[in-house]
Amino acid sequence: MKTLEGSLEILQHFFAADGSLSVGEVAARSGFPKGKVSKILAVFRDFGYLAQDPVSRRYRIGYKAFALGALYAKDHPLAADALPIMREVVDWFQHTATLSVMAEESVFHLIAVEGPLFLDGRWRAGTILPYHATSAGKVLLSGFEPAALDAFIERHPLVRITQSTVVEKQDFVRLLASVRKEGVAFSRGESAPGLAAIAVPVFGKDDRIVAALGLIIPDHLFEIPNSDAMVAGLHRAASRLSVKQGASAYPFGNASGTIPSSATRAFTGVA
Amino acid sequence: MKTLEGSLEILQHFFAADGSLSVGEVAARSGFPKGKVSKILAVFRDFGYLAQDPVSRRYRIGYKAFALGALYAKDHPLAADALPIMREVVDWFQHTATLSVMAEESVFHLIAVEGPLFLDGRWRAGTILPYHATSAGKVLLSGFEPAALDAFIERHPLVRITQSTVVEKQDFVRLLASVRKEGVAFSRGESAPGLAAIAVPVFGKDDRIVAALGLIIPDHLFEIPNSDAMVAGLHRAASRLSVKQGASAYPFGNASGTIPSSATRAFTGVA
DNA sequence: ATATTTGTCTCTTAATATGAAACATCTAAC
DNA sequence: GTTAGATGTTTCATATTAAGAGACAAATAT
Repeated sequence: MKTLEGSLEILQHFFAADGSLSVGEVAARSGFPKGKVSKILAVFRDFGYLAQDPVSRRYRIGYKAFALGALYAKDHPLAADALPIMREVVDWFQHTATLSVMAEESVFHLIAVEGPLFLDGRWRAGTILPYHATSAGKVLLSGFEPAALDAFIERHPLVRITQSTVVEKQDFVRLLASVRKEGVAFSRGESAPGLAAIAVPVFGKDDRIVAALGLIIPDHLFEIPNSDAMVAGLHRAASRLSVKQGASAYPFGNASGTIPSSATRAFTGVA
Repeated sequence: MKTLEGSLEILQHFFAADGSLSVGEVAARSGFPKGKVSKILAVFRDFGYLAQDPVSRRYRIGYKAFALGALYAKDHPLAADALPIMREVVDWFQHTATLSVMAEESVFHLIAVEGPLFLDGRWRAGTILPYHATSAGKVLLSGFEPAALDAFIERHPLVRITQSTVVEKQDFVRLLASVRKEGVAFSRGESAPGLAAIAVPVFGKDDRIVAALGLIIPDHLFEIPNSDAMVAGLHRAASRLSVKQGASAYPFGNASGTIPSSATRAFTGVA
């Protein structure tokens, strides 16, 4: 199936490129001759998976890819249960809530329910995340056995993204142990400057971690006393979601605790 | 490029299927021999565009398709401007707001900002819509010239979806004329029973319709006097978005009118 | 335990992709 | 306005590769 394999290899290059790519650019990056690339891209275009600007002749992702990909989230076993719970979390804290999962060693947001702040869509659903520089990634890796974690890090090096990115392996392993114990992970500008995030695990059948439920917070609004309330709220929400997903119990937080909604809301600066 | 064409043809069948498909099912639907189908699906799986259940061996959409498709919405010229405006609309009316566009003769939601009601995700971004049975579809077609509209309807018959679906061509053409004149389209259970929707046009460069901005409302909450306020609000929001997109002026509604937020909110039954 | 269904692999033939270079088409410079 | 440069598409002979029927294996149902 060499033709299909080559075609999909070519398609991959649209992940790295932001925006559009020309035939020549794809040919250069992939190493395939431009005649071949031209023909392959034309087929993807004819099927709607790529769109070609009629004047610049450059290619970008097409609507069909969008429609096809949307089926993934729609059919995902977490989607139906998670949405109402996430809305509630957004209502409590007035910050964007995310549900992130791992598939084939890639961490990405499955669902994002946006709060009133930061509407630039940087954490839009479908975005693939650096596992070591996001709260969601840390949570999703915290369930790994030491040997599996070690192998994972070998396969995916801890690349530096910002100044505060954790790049030392032993630092990261130690950090994950604490995430596992506390049931919460943080990120303070480790993947994007000025952004903080909190995430807690969601458990499924066999009490394995199936997702990370989190909040995205502008860094200047992140304060420890306030974050305690958010962690409590996330634990409560994740607990409910976990039970719906077949987990036997939720080991973190206090499920019966109340959410200090008014105090927290005032803190965000949003009415 | 026959191999790639056949492979993408096979991939299309996952649109129709809800959930998963077996090799045999795809072979039956596509007419290709199962040996070929098996090999092609395996390649898509190896690249992450399909996922195969290890026990049932059935295929469903993979995470890579989701991640790739997400780039479409991210890079869309409407996305950045639309999100904050849509959030405001949701805040005004406490109903889900949608921004829908047409690409290659398919109408679909580009962005959906969910309100507190109806969280089942039926109108999730990426969902392809019946153009004749949705308010967004009507708005997007209302800009067509008579000849183009006629040809479009010939290519895409007015299939009945629910009891109230408009299936007579001349009824539909007359309806679109009114949509064009009034700058608003409605749907009352024409695509899904119990669901009403309102949509207004968004204009871009050259004052062409580039999108439909809309609200999804449970049918039992839809009342004419209340809908007038929603239409006014949508016109105001669409006006702002249109100007940002390069339209010279917005021909509908009263841009300076105020939004009767409290009255409308009370009506939805949501605090 | 056996029959039946379903997915994957095998192998030969013939169709199809390859890729260098020519041909258009568009862009920039003079 | 004309020419040079760059980019995308088409051509065409050759060799690789996909097709497809059937065998084989694995899982499910009886």
